This record gives sequence, structure tokens and C-alpha cells, in this order.
Amino acid sequence: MSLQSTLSNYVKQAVKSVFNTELESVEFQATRKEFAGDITVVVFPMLRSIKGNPQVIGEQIGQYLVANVADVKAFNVVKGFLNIEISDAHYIQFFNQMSSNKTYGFTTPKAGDKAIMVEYSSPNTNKPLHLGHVRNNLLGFSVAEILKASGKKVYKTQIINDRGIHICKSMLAWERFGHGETPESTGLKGDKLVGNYYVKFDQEYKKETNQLVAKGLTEDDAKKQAPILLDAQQMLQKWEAGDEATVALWKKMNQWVYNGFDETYKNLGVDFDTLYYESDTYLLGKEFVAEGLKSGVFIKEDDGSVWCDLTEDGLDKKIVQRSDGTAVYMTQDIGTAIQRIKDFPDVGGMVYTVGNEQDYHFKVLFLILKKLGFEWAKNLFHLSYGMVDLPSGKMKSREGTVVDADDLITEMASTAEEISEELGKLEGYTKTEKQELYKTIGLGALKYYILKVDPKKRILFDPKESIDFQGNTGPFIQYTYARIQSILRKAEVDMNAKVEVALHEKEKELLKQIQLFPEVIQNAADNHSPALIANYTYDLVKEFNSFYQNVSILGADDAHKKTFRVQLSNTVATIIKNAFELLGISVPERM
RNA sequence: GGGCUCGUAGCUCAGCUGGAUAGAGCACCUCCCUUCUAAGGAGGCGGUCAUAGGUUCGAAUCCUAUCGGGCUCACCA
Repeated sequence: MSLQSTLSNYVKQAVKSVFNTELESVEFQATRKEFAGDITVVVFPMLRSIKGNPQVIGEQIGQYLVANVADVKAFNVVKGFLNIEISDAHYIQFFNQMSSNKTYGFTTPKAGDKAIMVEYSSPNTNKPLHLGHVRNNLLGFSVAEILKASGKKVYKTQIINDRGIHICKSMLAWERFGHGETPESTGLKGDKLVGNYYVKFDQEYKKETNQLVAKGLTEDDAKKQAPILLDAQQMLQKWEAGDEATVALWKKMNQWVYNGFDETYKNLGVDFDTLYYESDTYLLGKEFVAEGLKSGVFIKEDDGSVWCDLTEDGLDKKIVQRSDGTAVYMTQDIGTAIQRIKDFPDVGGMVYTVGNEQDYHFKVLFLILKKLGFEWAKNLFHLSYGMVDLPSGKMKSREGTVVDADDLITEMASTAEEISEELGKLEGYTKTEKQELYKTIGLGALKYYILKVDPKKRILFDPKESIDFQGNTGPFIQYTYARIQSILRKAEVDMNAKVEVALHEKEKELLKQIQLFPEVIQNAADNHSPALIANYTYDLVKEFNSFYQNVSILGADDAHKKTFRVQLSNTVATIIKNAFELLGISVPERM
């Protein structure tokens, strides 16, 4: 049981014995540095059930605690705040108990618990991944890891948008202008190659529209009548009809893209347990439209289109099936959700990592699934995140302002290299070891930079300036980890020895921070927010650095203190490592 | 126009279910490498928490309105 819940019980006891009142809950907060004490009970909320002067009430509770709780050493009351001092023994005991636990803070799933499916990435297959996908992947992956650490079973998945007009555009352009080029023949990554033909299509399309406009058509008409577009649409029809050659080309080019994506995912350090392809799921959902019609959740209009009226819930009417009987986006998502539960019966909820431009879509989707009566529909969460903006504004592929994911990763590594070389560390490392390390640091910087901000907020990304290596950054934290490793290499102390020492103020602060870790993980899981983990880790590291600067570790004045301090450092390193694992960031032994 | 969302130091961001004098980093200024990695530490400068009301013992946090940015309101996905 945590200190807080233990104390909470004692405070309730105190209130009961002194004031004869049952208290529902007790409010705690960390004691501010300028006051003596470690944890503070806020007396004000009690005034609702206890009449009296908060100062006096605080005193009385404080006296009770000192008399009855071994871990409470002393107290003081400032206005309505009861500051409690906790004995060193409590911290030492806590430390001795957790320090050898390599998975401190992590909860393992219980046997019958429902699993959770986390969807992220979900790209189109016509162009390479860009900065927006990077945020999506990092967020989704991290939230999945955090949920795991909080004791949930997790499946990571994505839905790959492998069909539609966009891929047909690339296919058409490749057929026409590609001269049989392949990733092998060009040395290009498959997704890049296919993306190039998507751009090529767009160029040709523009050329043709301009010609039509010159002939006197309006721009709108020209855009609709450009022959190359008509050809692409025809190709899509052939694909839907199952035309052999078209399907073969589609398969070939999609495979190139997948190979390219796999490389990017590998570099980024994300993975998936199961995949869904839109070509398999786009026809799903229609049977549930029929069922929904029966149960009255949906309504059929005269033209045959099917709608869901959500005006009573404060939303609009939403179409779920076209008048020609075909599925729309919403139909598909309904079908896919249901399919996933069929495929994985232990799944009891899902998290969708999708940009905030689709907030409304998911609101509607979840509501419809609830109305259809699925029990798991209440456990759906849209992990909505803000856009990544560039100083020049939005990323636009046509204007060439997209930041390519692979390029970005490479650039981060070379920035890390420059800084590292300048600092002149890493003597005796081989070239490949160095390259590996630069990648770790560069990626650490990128991931931390993106994950430390609240998912809801937009990120302004300046490729030249925004990623720092000092202060609240990934490399700063990695650096602290590396320094601790260096201490451990030189330490020569018994890491398993249980030591009792009088605590230095800095040591106590560190222990308090360490105590918070399990709670932070739960909190991050509940809020689907890696940012909480990131900021916690930063606080921990700051606390450690302060300790490091103020207290001699290896040169401690007696052996017990040295042992304790080395063990404490080691524990901090373990937490950094664990926390960063939840962010998908690795930590170097040296840097 | 309706709905959603964001607005905290010059810049980038924290601030848990309302709690004590609103915190970091960058930038700028002062110090600290004959102790374990200075990608570090100690300190200084810098705030009418967009604005105006309201609820409360107590508001950056909750409510209302206004202003400003973003997203969204397709038989597209």
C-alpha cells in the first residue's frame, strides 16, 4: 500500500476519534520546498463536515498522526495545510524493498482481463511516411507500451489503406512513364519509388488540366475531364472488378511500398502484432447496416441511401450507405471494429490513433456502435493528436514541403554526430559503434521532442532549430543515464547489500520522486499520454543531477553511504531505462 | 454560421481530480571542471495565466460571454 493511502486511512481515523466524523476522502499534495515536511494534507475540504478553525483542526490531526503512525516524525500547520514529515526509516525501507526490482512500476496483466487493441500508423500506400506519420507512430506505440506497463494486454495494429484512387494514380503513372523501373533497378526504397510516380501523375494531371483550360474549359470542368484522371478512375473500376493484370500490378507496387514501410518502422522502432488491409475490410459493415435498419438505429431514404439520425445526441445525420448500396468510410469502420472483436475475442476495447481532423468522425462512429448495442463500444477511445506544422505552414506534398520520415531520422543522427564530435567524447569506439550511438541519440531527441508535448496540442516543428540536445530533451536524459553507467562501472560495491543510513536532503527528494513512478504510469495509461511519462522522467533526472552535484557518490565519507548512493544511482538509471522504454527510446551505456 | 479544440515568460513547453508566493528548458547576465562524463550544476533577469464577468474559504484549472489561432460540418477516405 502506498504511503498516501496509508496516511489517508490514519487521517480518517484521526478525524473520527477527534471530531467523530466520517471523512470520505483526504486530499494530499507534495509539500512545497519552503516548508518543512514531505507530504501535505489539505484541511480546507474537511471544513464541509467539520466546523472549526482549519489551523486548529490541522494541529489536532497532526498530533494524532505523530502519536499513532510510526512513519510520521513531525508536523507543522501553515494556514490550512498540514505538513507532515516522514521518517527516514520509511524511505529506507521502501528503497530496500524496490531497489532490486528491475520492473519497478510495471504491472503484469491478470489472467482473465480483457485486452485492448491499439491502432496507429494506418498510412496510404501511395507515398512514403512523413513527419505527421512519425507523430502518429510514436504516440500510438508509446501509448500501447504504457497500457501494457499499466497491466493491460495489448495488441498493436493498423489499417493499411491499400486501395482506392490514390494507388491507382501511382500505378498508372508507373505503367506509362516507369519503363519497368523497380526498387532493385533504381536502388530506391519501394515507398519512395511509388511516391515518385504519384508526384509524376500529379504533374501530368496538371499539364492536362492546363491544356484543357487553354482550350476554353472552366477549371472545375478541366479538373474533372483530364484524360489521365479518367484513366485512373477506369483503373480503379478494373481493380474492383478483379481484373487480373490490374490486381497483379497493384499487388506488386503495394509490396514495394510495404518493404519500404517496414524499413522505416524498423528505424523508428515501432512494430505491430496484427495488420488489417482496407482491401479486405472495405466491404465489411454492410450486414450491420441491414441489422441496424431492422432494429431502427438506421433509416432508409427514398433514394435507397441509409442514414443514422444523431440529432437527438446533438450531432447531425450521418450517411452509412450510399444510394447505390456501396459502403462509405463510416460503414467500413463499423465493419472493421466488429471484425476485430471477432478475430480477437479477448479484446474489450480499442484505441484509435488518428489526427484531430477526424474528431467528429470518431465521435459518430463510437456513438453508432453503441447504438448498435455492442458492449465493448463504451471502451473505445480516439487518441486524437494535433498536427505537426512547419514554420512555412502546413506540410503539402505538392509543394514539396513534406518532411520525409527517413530523411528526418538520418538528419537527426547526423546532428547528433556533429554535436558529439564537437564535444570530443567516445574515444576508442569503432565507427559502427559510433554510428549506432548517433542514431540512438538522434532518435532519442526526435522521439522525446514529439512525445513530451500533450498529444492534443499542435507541434510547431522547425527542422533547423527546434530539436535541442540540452535541457528538457531526450539526449539530456540519455546522458544522465550514461553517466550513471559510468559510476556503476567504477563503483565496486555490493549492489544487493541492504544499507541503512541517515538520509541527505537530496537523497530524500530523489526517493520521493522514485516513489511516484508507478502512479505516473497508471496516470499516463488513464490519460493516454506519454507526455506525463516524459515530464516525470525529466523531473527525476533533474533531481538526480542536483544530488550528483551536491553529494559525492564514489567518494562518500563512509562505505555505507557509498553503497547506498551507488544503489540509489542504479535505481534511478533503471527507472530512466524503464520510462524511456515506454516512450520507445533506448538508452546508451556511454555517450 | 453550427460543433470541437487550443491560447501560461521573448521562444518551446509543464502545471494531477480547484489549494500555499504559477514552474522548467532555450535565449540573455554571474559564478562552478586537481570528485565520480560540464550534453552538467548554483543563481539573476523575465508573467495583469488572451479579455470580461460568475461560482468558491480559494480559480491558470470549473461556468458564461467576447477576442484570436486551428480542425470539422461530402452519397471523399
